[in-house]
Amino acid sequence: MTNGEATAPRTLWDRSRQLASREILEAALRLFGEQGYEATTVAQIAHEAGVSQRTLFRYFGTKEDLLGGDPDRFVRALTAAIDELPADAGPWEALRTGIAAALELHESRHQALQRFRVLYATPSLRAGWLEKQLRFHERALPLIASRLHGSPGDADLMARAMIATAFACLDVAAKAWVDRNGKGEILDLYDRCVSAART
Amino acid sequence: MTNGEATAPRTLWDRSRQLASREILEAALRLFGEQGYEATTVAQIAHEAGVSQRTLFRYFGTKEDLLGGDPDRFVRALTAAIDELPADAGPWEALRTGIAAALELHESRHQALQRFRVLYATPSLRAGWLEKQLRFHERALPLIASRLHGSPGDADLMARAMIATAFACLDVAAKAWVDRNGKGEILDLYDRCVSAART
DNA sequence: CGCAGGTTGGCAGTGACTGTCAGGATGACG
DNA sequence: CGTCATCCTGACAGTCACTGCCAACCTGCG
Repeated sequence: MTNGEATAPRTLWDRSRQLASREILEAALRLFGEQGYEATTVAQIAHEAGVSQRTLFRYFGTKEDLLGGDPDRFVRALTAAIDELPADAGPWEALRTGIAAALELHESRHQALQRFRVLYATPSLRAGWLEKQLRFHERALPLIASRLHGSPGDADLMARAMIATAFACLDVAAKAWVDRNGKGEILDLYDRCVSAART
Repeated sequence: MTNGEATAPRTLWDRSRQLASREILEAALRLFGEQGYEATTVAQIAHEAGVSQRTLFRYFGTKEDLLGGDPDRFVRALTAAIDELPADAGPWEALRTGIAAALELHESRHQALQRFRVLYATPSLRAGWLEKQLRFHERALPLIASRLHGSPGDADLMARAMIATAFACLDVAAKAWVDRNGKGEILDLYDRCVSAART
């Protein structure tokens, strides 16, 4: 819930930048919720936010980015959380900690639910989301591989398998959370998914 | 390697249909391999295959479909293989059997490698592929859930977690297979991934 | 031969996205 | 306070995937 960066905007530019960004995001989320993702055109969002289409694309490179936000923030939170763990923490514990940290980035429970709802209601969006997760996989790879103690030749493959499994479970858990209208905790569902996968 | 349907084309229409489909596919795969997926335009493929762009889209609904082929065939092979299993086969064995059957659908080892290479070289394609896998998940759900014996309230969540894990492992395995230039068997890599995930 | 039904190609249009460029607002400096 | 470099913005044209529509066409069948 608490997002880490409270960067005080010094210049007027930064301030209006932030303002525009926020207004675009709000308009987008509202329209997506009202009429669905596909039925909402970028032109419409830009008009509602009071900016030109070109400017919208300067802030958010693609229409998908209007939902996902900045992926780098997630990567940073995830890797930072894992880095702080003691060296003897196992790979599964590390993954769980990183995912928990990434989930904390949502501004509010309500906004998280709103986002996930649109996400799981639109197949193409979900695909884009999965693609973004692949970048997390790459970044997490060295952090997880170093916590394995088996044969070093298989370390890369094993680490990849574990990471992929963890994020697959996260996906299932988030979807289940949406299906239950945000009742309960995603992390609890995640734990149950992982334990089921490792049975 | 052996694809099940040897439907003898009765009418001339069916025959030319099949021919056109094959030529389009060949041109697409060749161009994708030569210049990459994104750099290849649909207009170029249509021109090389000697059909209009409009016709190409009638055969393959989207540019992505030129690589993935008909997803229903995979679903059918997967579910059929699982259905033939005895009732006391566990969920993991069922998933492995289904995935093995789906992998058998590739015409040749070489074409499979060619396809996977393009797939893993293009992020957006990989995303679409993952999205198609989600349809497999849905179809496989009842077949797997029925093989669980734990608390029935959690059966849905557990089954989803297992399915998602299996396909995540398949993805990792296929990528590893491409990275090794098609050396070895995907299924072996898959087994190693699953055993790593369940450690 | 002629007809019904499926097939094809062209054409215009939509929507996401990009390059470019002139013009306006802003900040730094004298 | 004036000047100039810097950044930001909107507008326009263009590309590419994809769709609806329609006229022309071919095939199979009576």
